[in-house]
Amino acid sequence: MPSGLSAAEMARIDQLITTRRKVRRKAPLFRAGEPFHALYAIRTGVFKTCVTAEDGRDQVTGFHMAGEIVGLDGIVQDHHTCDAVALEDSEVCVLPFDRIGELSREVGALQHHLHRVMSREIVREHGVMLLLGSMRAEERVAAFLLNLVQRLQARGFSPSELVLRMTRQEIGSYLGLKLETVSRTFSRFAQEGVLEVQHRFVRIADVERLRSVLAQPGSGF
Amino acid sequence: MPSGLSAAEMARIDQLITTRRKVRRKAPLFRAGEPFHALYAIRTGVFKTCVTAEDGRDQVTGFHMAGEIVGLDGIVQDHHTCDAVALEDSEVCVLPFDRIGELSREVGALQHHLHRVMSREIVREHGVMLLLGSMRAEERVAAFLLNLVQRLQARGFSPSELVLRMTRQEIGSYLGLKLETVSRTFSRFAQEGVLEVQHRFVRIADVERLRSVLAQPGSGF
DNA sequence: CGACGGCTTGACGCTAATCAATATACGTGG
DNA sequence: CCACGTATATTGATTAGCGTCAAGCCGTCG
Repeated sequence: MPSGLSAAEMARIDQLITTRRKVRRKAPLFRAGEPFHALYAIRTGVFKTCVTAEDGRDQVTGFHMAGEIVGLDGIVQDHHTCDAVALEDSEVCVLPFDRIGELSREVGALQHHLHRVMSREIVREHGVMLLLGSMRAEERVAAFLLNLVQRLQARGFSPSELVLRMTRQEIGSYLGLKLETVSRTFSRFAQEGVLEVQHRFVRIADVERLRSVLAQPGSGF
Repeated sequence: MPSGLSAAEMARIDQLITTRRKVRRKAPLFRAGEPFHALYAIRTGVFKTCVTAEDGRDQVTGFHMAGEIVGLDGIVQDHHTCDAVALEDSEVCVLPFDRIGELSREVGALQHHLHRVMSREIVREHGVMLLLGSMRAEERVAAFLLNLVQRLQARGFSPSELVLRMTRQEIGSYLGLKLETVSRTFSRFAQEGVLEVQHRFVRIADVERLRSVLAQPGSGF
């Protein structure tokens, strides 16, 4: 969270956190169309966010874990434009947005922190656009796994082992692939000795090889 | 720009605009890696923004026209993470970011306006992710053209005619397609009487048919 | 224990990428 | 201002990669 704050400032920011909210697996934190009044800081658990087109198609736009903020989409129209759904039993801090506005006027560091959070989300989405626009299936899956373990490692988990909290379908939606393609790609990596895959459990057996998949756009010749 | 402001508030916001800057066609407004110190409000002209991966691949992340803000990517790391390049001779207002911070603490409406601008960009990118993740080539091109004319119409231009300021290559990069596919899709639409295309000039001959392309995920059977 | 959701694997088809040749517009310098 | 050279665009032939459809397996949860 924000750094460089005095004790007094910290005390004020604590006022922000009015409520915590538990969200059970598969339950929505919010849904597109609902009125927006708060951002949510994830304390524990994992969420997916997804947008839905008029014709019903939907797209997972991100997977979010402890320490990350969701709900930023709601600011512009005063109502949410995507769904946030818990992938496991989770807990969030509710941060009423009008309070954030007031407080960030008094505490400059909070203001700047919020700006950075929003900017980070924009930059993250640029990365996803690069992935969706120019990578092949193997590269997408490799990038996805490397990104996940990196974030897990930053939270004190293993840099080489992880348990997927999402289905192949959801991974596929996020990566612009069908679930069969995700499954096949996992299998191929496993066969090549890059990964060990057992359902939701994944061990990265050869990080270098996995990284090298990203370096070679034209596939592995 | 922001509404609901007193004259005094307006006067303060005018202080924001210290400089204008002209950018010639093909010249960068900023480049990835450069230090960030300002946002840019486009006065005239068109820009593309694009990110580049380590391996050199790049991806156009957006096309931006008068009234839109670019540079939001730079906030999080204090340096830009993408390039903004003028597609025609253009002019921007330079909005020094530290001033924005100070002023938005005094003028609540400005603060909220900035939040909305950033949130709008996040939501826009969700839409692009949906496009890249789940649409077929025809749908992507149709969505691209409809989005462009809609924005042009909001600026007082024709709802059915436009001049593309970007190459097929750039359109393709934005849409996750190769330039040949973009060209072929234009040709097919022209052959079906949906579009008239002459190089950079496009006339939408049948908006309804173009819209209906989007409604049918499974292609046009 | 049975049923259902999630996952894997195979066979096949289709879309868009690739490679290539040509045409057209644009910009630049003589 | 014209001519040349280069960027941009169109179009065709072929292919690779992913999607689709289908069948069967596994694991979980009621």
